[in-house]
Amino acid sequence: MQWILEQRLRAAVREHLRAHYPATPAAALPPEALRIEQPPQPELGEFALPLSFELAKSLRRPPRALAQEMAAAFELPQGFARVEVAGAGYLNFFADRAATAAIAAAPCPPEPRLGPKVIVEHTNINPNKAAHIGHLRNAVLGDTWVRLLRHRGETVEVQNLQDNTGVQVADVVAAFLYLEGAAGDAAAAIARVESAIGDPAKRFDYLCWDLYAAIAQHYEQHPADLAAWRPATLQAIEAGGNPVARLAAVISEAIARCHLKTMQRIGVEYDLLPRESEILHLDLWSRAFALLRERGAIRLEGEGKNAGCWVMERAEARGLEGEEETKVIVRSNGTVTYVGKDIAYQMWKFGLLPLEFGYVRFYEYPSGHVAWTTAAGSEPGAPGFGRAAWVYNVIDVRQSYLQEVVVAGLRALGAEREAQRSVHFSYDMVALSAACAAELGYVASAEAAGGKRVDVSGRKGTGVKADDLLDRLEARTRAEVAARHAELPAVEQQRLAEQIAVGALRYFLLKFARTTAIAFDFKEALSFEGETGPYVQYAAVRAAAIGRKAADAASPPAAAWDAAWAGYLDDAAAWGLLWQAGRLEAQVGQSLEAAEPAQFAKFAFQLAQTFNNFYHHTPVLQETDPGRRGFLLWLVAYVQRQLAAALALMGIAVPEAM
RNA sequence: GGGCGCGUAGCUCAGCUGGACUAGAGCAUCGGCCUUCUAAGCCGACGGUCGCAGGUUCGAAUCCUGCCGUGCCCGCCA
Repeated sequence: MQWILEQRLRAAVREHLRAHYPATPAAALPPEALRIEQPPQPELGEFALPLSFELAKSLRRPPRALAQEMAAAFELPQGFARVEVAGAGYLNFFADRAATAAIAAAPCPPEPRLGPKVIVEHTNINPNKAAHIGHLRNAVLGDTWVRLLRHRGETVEVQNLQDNTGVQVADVVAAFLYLEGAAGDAAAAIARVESAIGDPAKRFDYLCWDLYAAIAQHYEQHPADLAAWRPATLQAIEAGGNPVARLAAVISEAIARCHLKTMQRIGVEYDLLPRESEILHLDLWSRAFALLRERGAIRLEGEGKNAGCWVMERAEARGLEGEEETKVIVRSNGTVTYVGKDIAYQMWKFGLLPLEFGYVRFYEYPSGHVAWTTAAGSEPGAPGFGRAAWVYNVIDVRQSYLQEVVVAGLRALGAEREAQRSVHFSYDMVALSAACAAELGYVASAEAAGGKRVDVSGRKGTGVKADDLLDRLEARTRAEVAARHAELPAVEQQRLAEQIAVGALRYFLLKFARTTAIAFDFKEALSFEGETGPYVQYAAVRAAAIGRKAADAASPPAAAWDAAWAGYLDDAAAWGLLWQAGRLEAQVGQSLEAAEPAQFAKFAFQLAQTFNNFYHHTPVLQETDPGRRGFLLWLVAYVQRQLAAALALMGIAVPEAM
């Protein structure tokens, strides 16, 4: 709704500037560059323009006087009631409330700005153990970003890279080969693994979680085994076409399916799972290498500690001493480093490599949506992937340096445009609060940890597994639902519990800004009061309940605005609620602009807060004036739709009851 | 040593593209509100020299400089 008024206001201001202040820089700016703010209090109007402060500088006149001059001569566009000067020189515009209400339901037309396709890469969990709380933050952040982009009309492809050839997988493979009694016999190990995967009583990813920690410990105590097992396993996996490689494939695929199931619980789906093994085998790297060499992006180091390596120089990273920073891309033994592979992958995402993977189905969601994976050849009906205009990589902040190197690689290739359109969507880590670490037995006590947060570690097997956390959340919500809705059948109770648990988890992970390191705490994450997902869900459920009861009483809410209701908008609470609910589109735009999903979460919470307050002070079904009752029902139905839309953008459902 | 973050109420955090902020939220604590649309709610109280010191500005939590504290990164690991 705001977007229509805002557009009109921008156009009107531009006209005004051109007519009255043509010589100022502000008059030359495009309408979308105009700063429009929201006044701190609703009594101050709907839009605030700090424009006079800008003009004051170029015209050398006091802002307040300028604002008054502008306000006096301003021709208000349609939908506006008046303009006032406030504060040190703000121009405050007041909406025509009835006109605004009439356009409340007008949908914002999607206007893709980023291009034909955007790729968002997220989750990227090593397929060697169960997902943990940190992976959940990545997935929730990435998935919400995808939803916000799609809401604005962008075409988004979601990729989840599988590093199935790395050390982490090799270590678990070695654990099955040597620690689990297979005595190095890969065929025996495969049989063992397959029976473990087929055992419904076991969680295969949990089993590997423990095995990974076990072999890490074993390697620490037996360096000779590390020296023997790891390189041999890695080499076999990279070479392919042997029993050890098959064992690795069976393990990593089974774990990838576990991850997909875990993420499915919180409403996260993927379009493509590109595999490192294909990046290696399908010549992707050698094509990228040839290009990098051709363009002089990398060179063979002849001397020094990196002698015999292909390295990339980063000119922009040159220090004051003129020291150059070099990064090894190809090792002296001819193997590619992680960054090298990542550069190739990033090039492919932009369509900069003249080749294509094969694609096969990997996982089908209940909706029928298919997650594909890469393969040597395509199966019939496989779609195309890649060739994006923009790429967002949701990766934690520790990889900032490496992401910079990847972008530098694109730049060195002359792909300046693609370099600028490569976004490292970074976020800080999830650690465990001292109390949480103590609860899990990772430290003796919170005091012993010095009150400091404790890092999670896959190698040590410490951390909160994603499914364990979800199970705990569900157990809590199930108890709560059972107490409140004993009349409902068990399946329905379970459904509500799941929806509320997901709401709690997703909101919890979303409410922190990306740069904030989260100290995970069960008490906070399991809370359903205050600034939480269930709070927002509750508001939506209460709004829906009013509409349902009205319909039961044979007076369902009207779908469209009735001009006869105009007078009821004088009620400050009703108007304030309507206006805030209508801010959803503007909020999506702001969150995208700031690249900060947390801003959107905050908005959803504040809207719920405003509604809960309204709910408490304004009885709707008891309203005796039929006109006002109709108006209130319409308003509540509108707010309900907006709350549901806001929650959906965060991947949170509105339960039938709470 | 260099680079990038962070430091705001007892706790966890918003705000930080300078302006209506006499600094907000949630939790915790204390006190009210269920015969009225679901109390996972509402209302109120308590609580902060926005790390410190300078600077820029008509105006700084917000920008700049320095310092202090704290975290991450700087591998022929991924």
